[in-house]
Amino acid sequence: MTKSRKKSGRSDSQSVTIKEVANKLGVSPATVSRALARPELLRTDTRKRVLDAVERLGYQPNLIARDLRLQKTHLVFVVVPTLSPFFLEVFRGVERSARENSYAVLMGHTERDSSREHRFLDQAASGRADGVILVTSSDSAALANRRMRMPPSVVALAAADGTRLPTVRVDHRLAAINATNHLLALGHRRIAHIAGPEGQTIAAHRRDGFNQAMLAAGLDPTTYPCLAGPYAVPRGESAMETLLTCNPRPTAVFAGNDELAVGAIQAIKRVGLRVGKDISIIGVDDQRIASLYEPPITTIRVPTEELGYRAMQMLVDVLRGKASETDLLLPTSLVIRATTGPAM
Amino acid sequence: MTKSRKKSGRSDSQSVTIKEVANKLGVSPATVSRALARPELLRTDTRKRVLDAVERLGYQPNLIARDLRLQKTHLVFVVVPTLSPFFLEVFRGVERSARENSYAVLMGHTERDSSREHRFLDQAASGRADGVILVTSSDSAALANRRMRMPPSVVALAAADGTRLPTVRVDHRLAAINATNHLLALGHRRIAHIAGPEGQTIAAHRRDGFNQAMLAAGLDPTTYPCLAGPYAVPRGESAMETLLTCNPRPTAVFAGNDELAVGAIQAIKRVGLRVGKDISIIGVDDQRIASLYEPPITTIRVPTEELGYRAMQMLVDVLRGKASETDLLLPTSLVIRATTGPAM
DNA sequence: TATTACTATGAAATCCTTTTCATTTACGGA
DNA sequence: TCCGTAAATGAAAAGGATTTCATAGTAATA
Repeated sequence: MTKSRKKSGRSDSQSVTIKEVANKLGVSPATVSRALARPELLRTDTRKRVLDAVERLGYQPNLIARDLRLQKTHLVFVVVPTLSPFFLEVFRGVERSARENSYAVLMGHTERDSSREHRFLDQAASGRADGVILVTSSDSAALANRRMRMPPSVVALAAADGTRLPTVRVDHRLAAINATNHLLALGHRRIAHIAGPEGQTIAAHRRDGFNQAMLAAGLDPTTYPCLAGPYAVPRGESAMETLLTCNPRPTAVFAGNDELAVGAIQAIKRVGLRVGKDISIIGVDDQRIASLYEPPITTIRVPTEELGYRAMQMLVDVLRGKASETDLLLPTSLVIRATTGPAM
Repeated sequence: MTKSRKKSGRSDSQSVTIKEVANKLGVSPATVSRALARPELLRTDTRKRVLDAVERLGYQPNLIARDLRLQKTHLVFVVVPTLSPFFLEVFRGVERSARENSYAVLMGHTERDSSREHRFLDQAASGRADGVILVTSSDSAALANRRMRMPPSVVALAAADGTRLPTVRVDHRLAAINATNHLLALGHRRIAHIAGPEGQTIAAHRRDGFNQAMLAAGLDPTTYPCLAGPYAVPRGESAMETLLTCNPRPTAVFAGNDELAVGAIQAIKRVGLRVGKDISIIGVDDQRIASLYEPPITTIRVPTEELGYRAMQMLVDVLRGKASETDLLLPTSLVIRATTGPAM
């Protein structure tokens, strides 16, 4: 109410600085800083006096200035390729661990554009965050060859093969083997696979697993065309339509993820066949829709939340200088629902 | 390869500073800065010399230092209550506009914890971001009474009534009226409503709309119990079970959102009734699952992506000092699918 | 050649904190 | 009362960029 606000340029969100607080009290900025950061260093009365003023003036330290001085932000970025529930679950896990370690987390997504991924890394490397968690199945070569500085990072979920970065992931190959074995155990012999995007590491691993399991059972994995495509419902639908034209048609299908499974099921329903009876379908991921769908979809559960949680733990270790495990493998599990049944 | 790296503390991600580049070239930091920011000020040969060195040394400006000096970050936060697809769609819209205006966006979520919302606002207010977009249906009173500085903000989607903040939203009341009218137009008279969480503004508006439409049609909106609860599938299921015990039972149900609709449909299927025939169901939001579900769900589409896009536009205007429209209302639309049919 | 008018560069201030190091103050003991 | 030591505070540097203002250099004109 006095002659407070100077002249100053910017709008009315003009904030109080530590110097202003100090001047108003006749103490030095150092004292104000200490009152907030290490109060035990101050005499009780000065501490109170300062804290009161801080309260009264609504002083809040400028985080940018602090970050610059301390050379750390207590902030980490999580970079996901897509806003799909699947990746967001990882984010949720990261957040939980972050809260336990008093870090703040922010998320960015790349829409699978690797230049955008690098932009986030650059941002972090130039000081905006202490580290980053990559949930992108990024090109490991590009990562290694980055000309720019690389911020402390941990890879989650993505099967970035060549990287030296600490990684926490699941064995997608093994998951695919388990999925295929489930179908084999039910007596199926004519099994097809609808694969994820060509060139995507995870999709490749899943396909490998399928092939491996089929060969181990003495079956030819190439009996049916391997239809690779994006992880999307319509894609699953069209792939299934193709498979239905085969003669004899498959009695079971291993879909590369739950979305493809949904599409496949829709195609099957449309021609009047019974899912889980005439044709069995198994997905991977255990996305939300898998349990909600009608009928509920048998799938391989990937512990996404925990993946994120562990990744953040690792990152914290890295940031604290504690070297921790560098490649952590989490188990997947088979979730049997209604879309798989014995071969007829 | 020479005696490059000094001694210095931190790990090997130690970064080159502008001063180091300048010294190595025998020019001043100012020149290096100019080479990057305003190259036309430099003589062609010096410019080239500097740029070469920048390239060679892999120099990247420290963003924190720059932010501090320029008092802006070119970064905005998007704060969402939940990682549900619905809100993420808004985020996507924000991002699109952000890219057009060369801002970077990061997302945080609050899990409906208002203290976490304030923490994000504090972060922004103390310099970590230029502004924030609130997708939280936050308590407007708390917002107004914030003791701390408030960063430039725009409210999206949430029906924050009391705020003076620029807002872009849809008329949830009107959306509910349209939903109800659709059922009325199909000849339904015994219509029930499954509401969202008690006390939530959006949910309240939707309920109001329902009541209003019913009264306008000369019907009693309180014929069936109004079952309020969280926006979750199991909740829709249990609410529908209750409604099915009523005598006579409703011929149509307006669910407060698509998730509740999914639950309701599951309950109906379980007792062997036909959705869209024996009982009609309409949801709101047009979430992803609404079109994917079996049968596809009739719903009211909320233009989430555009909501986010417009919100970011507004924020950019605010940040540039251009005052723009302060309360923008976007239209909703009826999407007729398979869960609604004429009253029998 | 001398003077004027630019142009290209550098020195230094600035953004706001935190923290080291030095100094002052206070206190207990003799 | 005085001294030694510990505690409380302040001055100033550091963190890394940008930008204003001043200066040195260059070119053009008389």
